[in-house]
Amino acid sequence: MATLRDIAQATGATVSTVSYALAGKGTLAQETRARIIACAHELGYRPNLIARSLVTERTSTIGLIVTDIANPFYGEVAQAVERVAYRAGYRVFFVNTDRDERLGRELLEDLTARRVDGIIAMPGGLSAETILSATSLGLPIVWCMWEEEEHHLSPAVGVDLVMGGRLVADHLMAFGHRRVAIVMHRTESTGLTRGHCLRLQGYSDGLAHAGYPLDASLIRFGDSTIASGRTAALELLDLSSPPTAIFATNDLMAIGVLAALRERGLQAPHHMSVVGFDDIVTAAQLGPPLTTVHIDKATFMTAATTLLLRAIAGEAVTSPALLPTRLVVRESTAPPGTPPNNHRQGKEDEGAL
Amino acid sequence: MATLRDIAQATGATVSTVSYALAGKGTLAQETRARIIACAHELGYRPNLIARSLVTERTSTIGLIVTDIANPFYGEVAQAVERVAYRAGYRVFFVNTDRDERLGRELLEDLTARRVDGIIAMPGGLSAETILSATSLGLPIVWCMWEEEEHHLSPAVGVDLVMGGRLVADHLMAFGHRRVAIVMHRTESTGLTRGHCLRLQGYSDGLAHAGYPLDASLIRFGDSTIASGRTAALELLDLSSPPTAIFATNDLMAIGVLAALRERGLQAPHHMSVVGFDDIVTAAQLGPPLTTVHIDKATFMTAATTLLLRAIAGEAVTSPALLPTRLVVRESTAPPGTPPNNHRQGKEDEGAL
DNA sequence: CTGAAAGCGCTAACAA
DNA sequence: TTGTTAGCGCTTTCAG
Repeated sequence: MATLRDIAQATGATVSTVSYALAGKGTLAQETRARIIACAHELGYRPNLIARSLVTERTSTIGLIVTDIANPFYGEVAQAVERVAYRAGYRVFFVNTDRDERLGRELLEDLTARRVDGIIAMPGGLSAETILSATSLGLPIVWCMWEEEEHHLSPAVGVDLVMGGRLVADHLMAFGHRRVAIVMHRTESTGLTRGHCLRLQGYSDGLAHAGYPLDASLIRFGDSTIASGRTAALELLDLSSPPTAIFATNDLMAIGVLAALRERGLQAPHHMSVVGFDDIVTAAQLGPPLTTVHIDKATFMTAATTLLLRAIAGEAVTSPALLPTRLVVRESTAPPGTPPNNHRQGKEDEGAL
Repeated sequence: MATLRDIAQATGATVSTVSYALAGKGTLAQETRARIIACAHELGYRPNLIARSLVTERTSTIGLIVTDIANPFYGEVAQAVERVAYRAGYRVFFVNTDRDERLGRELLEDLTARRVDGIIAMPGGLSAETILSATSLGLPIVWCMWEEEEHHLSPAVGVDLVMGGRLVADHLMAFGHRRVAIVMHRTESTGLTRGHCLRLQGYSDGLAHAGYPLDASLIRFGDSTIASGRTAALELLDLSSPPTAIFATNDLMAIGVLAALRERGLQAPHHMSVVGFDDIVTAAQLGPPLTTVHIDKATFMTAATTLLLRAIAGEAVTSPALLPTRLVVRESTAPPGTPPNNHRQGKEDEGAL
């Protein structure tokens, strides 16, 4: 690959002149610049960003830490981040922790060694302490959806998960459900996640407001996968007195719940109402289309990325207000005892991608 | 951040000694090595991979070029690539072309400038010529799912898409469908994609084998999104004599078809059978669960990544045989005129994630 | 067993 | 307007 020196030799100029010419900096004669640029083209010159980074101490890369890139939720997240980053000339390293603390730590240290300019950290795999200790002091980090109390982690950008949970409770209560089960996230390694606790809290608040208690015996756990949602639902269906509705704290688990119903020959919302959380792309297309809490991933991650880029640029940034959520009512919920096959038109959201 | 020199000064050794000690190379006294490593720990030393790359001329990064990371298909793809790459100490740059040739080219040149060690190129956004011209000569590239004639692009790893199309035809014909519409991929910028043509070809072969012609008037086009599948299906439903089945050449468009049916108050497979292609995670969870051609993305991308890594290591690699596909029959297909609500148990594949 | 020295390709003062 | 020079942090020959 041609280097600056090659061009310098070919044009009879010096390396620094070539550098200036190609960077569009400095004060060069039109003619010289043109000649050099032409030569660079001819030689198929491609700057070596590695070398540049070594001297500028900037890599124009950021890291995005997620738990599971195969989850469509993170696919949407990744897309938004990538778009914004790209426009600013940044590339992004997607780091998949697979919810494995050790692996995640290793990957993070590697990112540090690769000198990323900043990080967007989403919770799930790694504790904040781990992230902080694995990265270098002063590295800009935007905490995305951590929803920590206090302003411990900053800058943080979050969505109002409590509000989301609350909306679910209001909806279900309005339909007259009194026996509602919860399938929430919990793993052996990480335990309960704050984000999911907040969803539950909002839900619980809603119940309390309507004058009903939260029935702890109807809470089950999963690891945010379809499989785990299914298992949990199967367990709930085997109860002597099963619930009339299930609220899963993410869409993937809600999908699992629907799968479990189908296996048992049951239908939502006739035999059981089902609510999810996240509103992933396919939620509107399920059988039946899923009632779920919508998180505007694009808006959200765009904000996060913009914030990070500003922090990298040296601006003093502060955490913006929580983004609101909204309930998208589709066909997986109805009052208990609603007859089957009351086919409503699924206009809402269809084909939106 | 501490550098080798800092450690050298602190331990009274020289930079090269420290380098050897930390790299575990060379012939150092146990004692010296231990002392240096201890000091490195204490100072929180993190190697600067940028500097290392500059001298070794290897970055331990690969690029993965896809068209749409928000498509669950590519989410699965990304996950598999990331896993294999990680184990080998490689990180991956995900490059989203958004099917935009100019953007893609730019991103690719950037990857080249960043000196990735190799590239996995998936088709859709960029032509092979563009990719070749935007990267440096001799950069290892694995062509994934390009399905080019001849062994023009090598090494290539592909799936037997013709076989997939053939399976769809056999299935639909066996059910007695004679009027089947196709929704296939085509965009203004890229036109027809070879991969999708092969699917159609296999399908057409199957028809021919059964003694039926392909009805070109029933072919519609989309851009592989849910929205486009929906639009195409709506158009087909408006025909004076609509088809009894629709074969969409990817799952996202098939989802759009299902959405269109639901909007019109119709049901699959009662009013219309629907078949997809890809078998994305959520396909099994749709309403109804989608009959589709399964591509084993994990196996496939694992093979591709392994191949790339070997090419990077300097091995002479050749293209492996096409990976087989298989038809996963779920509930979106049935013989024409099948009465509604013949509820079959959706055991297959549920909860597999 | 350890040190000295060169250099990867580039940027950015400073000099001419 | 251009050239000279000094590195960025690291690896790796080659001496000692």
